[in-house]
Amino acid sequence: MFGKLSTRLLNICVCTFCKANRLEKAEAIIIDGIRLGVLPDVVTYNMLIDAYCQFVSFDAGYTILNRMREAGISPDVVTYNSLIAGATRNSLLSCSLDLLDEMLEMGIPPDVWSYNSLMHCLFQLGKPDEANRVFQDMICGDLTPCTATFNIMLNGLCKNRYTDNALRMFRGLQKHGFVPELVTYNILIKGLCKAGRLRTARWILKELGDSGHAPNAITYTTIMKCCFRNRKYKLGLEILSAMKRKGYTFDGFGYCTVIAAFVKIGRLKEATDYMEQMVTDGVQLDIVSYNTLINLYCKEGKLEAAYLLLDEMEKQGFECDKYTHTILIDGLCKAGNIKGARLHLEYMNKIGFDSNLEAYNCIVDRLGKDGKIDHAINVFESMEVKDSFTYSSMVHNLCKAKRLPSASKLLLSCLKSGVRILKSAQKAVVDGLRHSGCRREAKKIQSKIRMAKISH
DNA sequence: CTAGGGTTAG
Repeated sequence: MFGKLSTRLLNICVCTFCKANRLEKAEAIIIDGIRLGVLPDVVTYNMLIDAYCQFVSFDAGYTILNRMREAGISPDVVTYNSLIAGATRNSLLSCSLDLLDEMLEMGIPPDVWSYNSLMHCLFQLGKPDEANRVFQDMICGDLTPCTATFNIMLNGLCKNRYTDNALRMFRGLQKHGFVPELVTYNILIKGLCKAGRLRTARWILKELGDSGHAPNAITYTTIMKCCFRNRKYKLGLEILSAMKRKGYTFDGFGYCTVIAAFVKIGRLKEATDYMEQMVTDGVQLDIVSYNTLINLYCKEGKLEAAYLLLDEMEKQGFECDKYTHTILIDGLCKAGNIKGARLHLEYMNKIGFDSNLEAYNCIVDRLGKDGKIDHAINVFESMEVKDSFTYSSMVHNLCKAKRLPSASKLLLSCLKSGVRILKSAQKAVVDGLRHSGCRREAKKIQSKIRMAKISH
């Protein structure tokens, strides 16, 4: 009896540290517990798995599975669900499916959450149809969807640009007596904000108020970010004040939103002010806040300060992620150190980052802007993966370098294959052709642009 | 213990 109670206490402590990404603390407490005769149970290991998957890597989480087996504890359905969720976060779909097989082999029947995680994974990988099929399977089978299932559906639909379907599903569920949770409202508000449908978002916000739920930090942050995106800075900052009054700025979310927004539009002084406020408020910095601040220093051209902060970050036990690397590479580019940027990119490859598209995009764009168009073309051609950003930037810079034939050729091939090109880049090609006397060519491109608009 | 908010490049 006493032993059971102690393990529950242990789990409460481990949970707190895991959620705060203090894994070494969590591990230390487990060791202390064992020394006092309080043994970790399946819940303890499940929490560790979730935390390692979230803050370190999927593999690190998976290693815990072996550790718990060695300790004589059998994994349960939550163990596998956490691992599936962990694989999901790392976009490892086949891994999620393998885990599902593995649990079946082990005689652990999947539950609602296994399917929830799988659905979530499919939505994240941009496969809404397959996610929907899992949902249908679930309804047809013995499993009853829970509120989280609906939240995952709504979120997935929104993230895959099916905002209308999400809204319709929400209304349908309400008709069937489904009582939305605060999370549900937050998901819908986020989706609507992202789709630029502010009026509907505000309407849902009003419904949230009428429902008896109080908006939380997540609701505020979402709305605030939406304000900034729509250049309503004053309103956004008012929301930040409201958050502060309610005591919701204990973490970096609100501050990072504000700082990043100001950095983006070049209002660095204000960004710095909010950075200082964040520090004064004693906000525990995590990887995202560090990234935000490093980005601020890079944009100010204070590379030294950026690298000092990077050191501090690593001393705190955080590892650079994709964002950190991209921010630094862009910082190096902006400072004119293309060679350093390329070296950093090589380093990224070496330490096993599978996707560094954003970093490549930074380099290509910066080379073009600096007038090194041939160099930019070289890097562009060496890229295995490209996106609309890459092409837009390249089209822009080719125009700038007066390489109009190449620019129009690239634009045309994008129009043909349905790659979205920034309007301003399209305009640059048409204007460029006109100014250099190729009016017929310009007309031709224009009509192709119009045709593409109709067919896509 | 598992879903929802914040960070990068035109």
